[in-house]
Amino acid sequence: MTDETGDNPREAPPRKPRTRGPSPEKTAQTRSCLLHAALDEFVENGFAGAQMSRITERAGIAKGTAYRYFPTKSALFEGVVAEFMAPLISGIGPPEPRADESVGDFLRRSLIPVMTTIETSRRADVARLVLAEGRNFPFIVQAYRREAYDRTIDFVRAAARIAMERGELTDDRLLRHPQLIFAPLWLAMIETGILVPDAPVSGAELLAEQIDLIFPPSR
Amino acid sequence: MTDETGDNPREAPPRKPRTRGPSPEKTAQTRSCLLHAALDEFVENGFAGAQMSRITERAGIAKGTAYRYFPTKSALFEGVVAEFMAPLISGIGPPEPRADESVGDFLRRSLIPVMTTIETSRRADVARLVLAEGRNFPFIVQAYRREAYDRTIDFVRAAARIAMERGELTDDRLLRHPQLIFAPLWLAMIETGILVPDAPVSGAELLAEQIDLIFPPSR
Amino acid sequence: MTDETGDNPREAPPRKPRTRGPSPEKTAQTRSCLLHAALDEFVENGFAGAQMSRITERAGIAKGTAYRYFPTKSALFEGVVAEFMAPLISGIGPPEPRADESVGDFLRRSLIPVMTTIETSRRADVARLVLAEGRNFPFIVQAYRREAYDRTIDFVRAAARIAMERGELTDDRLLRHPQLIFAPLWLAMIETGILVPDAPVSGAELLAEQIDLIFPPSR
Amino acid sequence: MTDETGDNPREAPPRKPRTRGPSPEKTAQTRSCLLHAALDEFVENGFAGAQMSRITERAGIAKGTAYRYFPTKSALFEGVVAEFMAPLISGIGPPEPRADESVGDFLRRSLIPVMTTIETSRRADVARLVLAEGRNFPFIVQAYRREAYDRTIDFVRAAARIAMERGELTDDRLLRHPQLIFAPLWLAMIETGILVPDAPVSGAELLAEQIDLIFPPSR
DNA sequence: GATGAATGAGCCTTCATTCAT
DNA sequence: AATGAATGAAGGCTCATTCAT
Repeated sequence: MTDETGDNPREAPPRKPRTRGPSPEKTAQTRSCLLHAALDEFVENGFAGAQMSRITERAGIAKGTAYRYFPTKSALFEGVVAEFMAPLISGIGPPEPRADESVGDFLRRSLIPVMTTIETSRRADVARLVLAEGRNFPFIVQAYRREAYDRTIDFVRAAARIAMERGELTDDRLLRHPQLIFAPLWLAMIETGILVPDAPVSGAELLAEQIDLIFPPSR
Repeated sequence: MTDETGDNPREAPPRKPRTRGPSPEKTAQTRSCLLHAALDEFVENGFAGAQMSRITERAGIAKGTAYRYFPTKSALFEGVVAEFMAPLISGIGPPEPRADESVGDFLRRSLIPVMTTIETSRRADVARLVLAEGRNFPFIVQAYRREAYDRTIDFVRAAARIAMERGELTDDRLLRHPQLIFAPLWLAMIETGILVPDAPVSGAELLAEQIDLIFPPSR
Repeated sequence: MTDETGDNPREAPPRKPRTRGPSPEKTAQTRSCLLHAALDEFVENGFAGAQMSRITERAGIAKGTAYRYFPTKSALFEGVVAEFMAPLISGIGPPEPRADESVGDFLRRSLIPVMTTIETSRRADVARLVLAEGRNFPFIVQAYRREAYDRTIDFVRAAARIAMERGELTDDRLLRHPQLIFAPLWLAMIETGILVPDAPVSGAELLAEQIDLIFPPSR
Repeated sequence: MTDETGDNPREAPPRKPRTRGPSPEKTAQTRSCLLHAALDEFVENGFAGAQMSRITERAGIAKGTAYRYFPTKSALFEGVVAEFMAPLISGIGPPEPRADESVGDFLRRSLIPVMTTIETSRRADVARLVLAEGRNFPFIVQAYRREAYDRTIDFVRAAARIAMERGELTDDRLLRHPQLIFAPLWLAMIETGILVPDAPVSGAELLAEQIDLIFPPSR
């Protein structure tokens, strides 16, 4: 598992001044710089507005170098998505609430840290890319659905089923609309990233409220 | 105020074949065609990806004609936003629940039709434009906040206050996070417009569920 | 029959300073200037070595203008070939020697003026393009074969058949190798255009000699 | 002088896998591979269209290695010409027909094998390079004139002189236009290499016909 | 007012050449 | 000596904008 991928909050790692000549580690470093720089540029300007020259400048490499790694701007975009989408929702497996905890508590325990991670890493940027470019680049939607959407929906639905079996939920609302639980996630990403960056809401907090609404905490 | 604005579901109005000579009504019609064509193009391709030539072609006018109405592509974009943003949330005033209805019922009665209108008109496209271009065009965010966001937040917060006064709400959750009630709106627009266009969720339905969560309907 | 096509010896026609706005005749003129400039550039530098910027500069138009007429450099090349190849061998129909002249005299009378025309017009340049780019651009070879090669071969073979019927030829050499009669044509074009431009041979003279060899002139 | 030069019909010699460390013979072999690969590339794509990376790939060496042998692409091109032009017309000395043979028979005996060699070796490719690149690279024309053209012209003229002295020729046609005898050579190279590769003519056969025309064989 | 040919700055991409390994 | 990652000038092409008709 490459730990190079988007977990370092916010900015791309620095980069020693370029030298010539081969070396596996330098190649990996160049590739990583390029991908981080490209993510920044794509997030800030969208695909059409991004400029290869700005990307390479951000990455501290020459224009031509980018093309050794990705043959076109589109391919670079796909590479960025592939690189940063995968770890989006890492850490969510089949829901297995402990016997001594309610399903609500289990969801709080498992989802809120994920939300926090998303908020403090680049992953939110990747998600916003899906919003901005999904219309024109089907592959980015497919990647998002595969890596994030489908998995989380399955996770929530399975948890809802357990909750109904245990009697913690008395209606099938969450089974019918599992996405309801994640609505605050998108809301927070949109508000913080676009609408009111000056007064960011906490996605984790909103998510907690939403879980409380669905699984009222025992007082 | 032209009533030509974005209420006709989906497509731009046709355009009578050109005739020579000026005429105020023809000018207004040309302007409207241009704006609708531009909205389509901006929604489909984003600002950077939109092409003036495609816009004028869609509008059925010559390239140079667009420049008689808006001096630059950016100005046209602003014009589009100004034109289609205003009526986004029209019909929402100060919340005045009737004496014989609960605040929850009042919210259901006032918000769900608005949601339905948004879903079936171009307004959802305009909202998605905010997502895609907000980063690069502050004015579009300002417009959205002014015309939609601030108004709805105020509306919900006022309603929440009434509900607390009446004892219909026992906690201040909605007062602290009024946006919670709109989370399903964004969710539905994103799912339907981008993520799962093949199996669109009903935003109105999700909104109803969310209101039910916050204001449990009396049996 | 456009007389615009390569008959004016050597250089492209001058061109009034560009103005904007439509006008059929100006469009035709621009197109012609472009084609002539492109021919010059392709002949001098080959396809790969030709530069669009040099072509448009020669033509006295802006870079983008060329792309209104031909979508790519390759398409422009094809356009050049189509434009200038057609009239290469114009004026050769079915061989019909008069009763009172020998076939040799008929060939002298019909072929030498064509040769002279080729030598003094741009047509020789077009032929050299076939040599230089035929390998990489099959269409240019096809065009040459269609417009020039096949026609002349047929012409010569038909003449040879008549000559044998009349008893003017006693062997079938020319029937088997009709191209033999044109060998001096390529030779002259190569020598004059490439090998010894400082001491150009007359292709017409060489051709006359070759015809004399095959049809010895009666003394 | 490496005997590696262009006589092996068609393809470049293979190349043993690289081993480390210097060695004069390896250097020579590398150089030869490079030159053959470069000839192929230049013949196929012309100078401007040729790519150093493709040449080194064909040669089985690294990009940088080529630059140890030739400082620039142009220098490599000159090297290719120098290497493969020299043996173009090897084997033609001063014309010395035996006393018992006619000059025509002598020419048939000396020229036809040369023609055959040219046709079956890479030399025809080199000649076509002269056609394609002569305009832009004077040195290639100079080399061709020095190594091939001037020699053959002298040879033919001297033979013509002898033939006139012997009374085998009654006019000075060949003296005035000695190149006439080689016209079929270019014709065959052009037809076979470019115009009608699917139905190649035999250059040797055409040359024989041409000599027969000038020196009618005694029956 | 409307038109669309023309403009040219700017972007993506290529490829000859370099140089640390 | 050989390697191939890196460089960056240069070329093909696009598209917002202009203006003569």
